[in-house]
Amino acid sequence: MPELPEVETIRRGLEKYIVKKKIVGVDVYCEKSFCGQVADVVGKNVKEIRRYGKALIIDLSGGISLMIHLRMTGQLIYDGTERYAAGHPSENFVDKLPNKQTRVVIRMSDGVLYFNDQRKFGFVKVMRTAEVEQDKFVKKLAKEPWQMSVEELYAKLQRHPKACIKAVILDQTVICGLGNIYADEALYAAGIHPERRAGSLSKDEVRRLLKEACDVMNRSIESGGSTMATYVRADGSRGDYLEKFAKVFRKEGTECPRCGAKIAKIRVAGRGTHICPKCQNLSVNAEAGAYDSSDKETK
DNA sequence: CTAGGATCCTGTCAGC
DNA sequence: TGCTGACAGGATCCTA
Repeated sequence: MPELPEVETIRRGLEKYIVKKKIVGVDVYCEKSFCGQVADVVGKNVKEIRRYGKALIIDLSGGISLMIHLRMTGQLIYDGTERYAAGHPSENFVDKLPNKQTRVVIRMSDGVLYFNDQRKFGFVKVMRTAEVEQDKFVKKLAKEPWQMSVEELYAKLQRHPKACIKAVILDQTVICGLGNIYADEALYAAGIHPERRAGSLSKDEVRRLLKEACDVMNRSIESGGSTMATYVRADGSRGDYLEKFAKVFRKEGTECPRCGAKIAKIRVAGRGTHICPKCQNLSVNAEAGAYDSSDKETK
């Protein structure tokens, strides 16, 4: 999906357009994508847009909220006097809307918010504002990297001693916000192989990983997420995180900027995974916590 | 409890 | 051209 930086980008962007606006109608194109009663949101005003991890919460008047999760392929596109689009990257942000992937249409007083989602894993859910924090998904979410201490993350990793570190940091109940792109980028930046067992990381490696997770996502938010996040122009320009900042994600075959080795693509935790085989060493895996001379600190 | 794989769904692309 | 399998920026459910 859209990972934390993309969702935060959407939150900031939408805030400018729909806060204080009224919902005048909702059209559900796909039942699976919309949970709740349309009648509960029509006529309500948008008060605030919040974010819990990768979930977006649109608070409405009358104690009602919309929870929106984009999962793998969700997009939110606001079409008013100008168009703002973010989420799963696609070439058709500038298409005519609704399109084939449009699942829910929220008509506002001066524009239309489209929820598009190719694979239908995402959803728009109507709930009582008071119940948002009790939601199962929200309740289980861990802290975001910026709020988490090295000690806390280290302790959490010890609870998954045998699992691959990449699988563990993708778990939103361990640390929240990372997805497939930023997990690869953070592990690369920290010089840690994604198949290292989580329990084998030293305190210092955990410190590096946490720092790089923050840095990588900060840079992405600053550049508007990795997908288009600015106003849609005729040229269909998009956010430029992948082009500007990604060192390994979808860079297989290119040279590692640090050591020149060829970036490789492997499979870890069922996900495509990108590494520099030289900078990210696996040999320390033999025994959890065991010293290994090949695991030289990068700094 | 953890770890790993299957699963939800649609579309695209490589390889025959 | 048409078919097939693999894969995809996520999270949950099932099994061992």
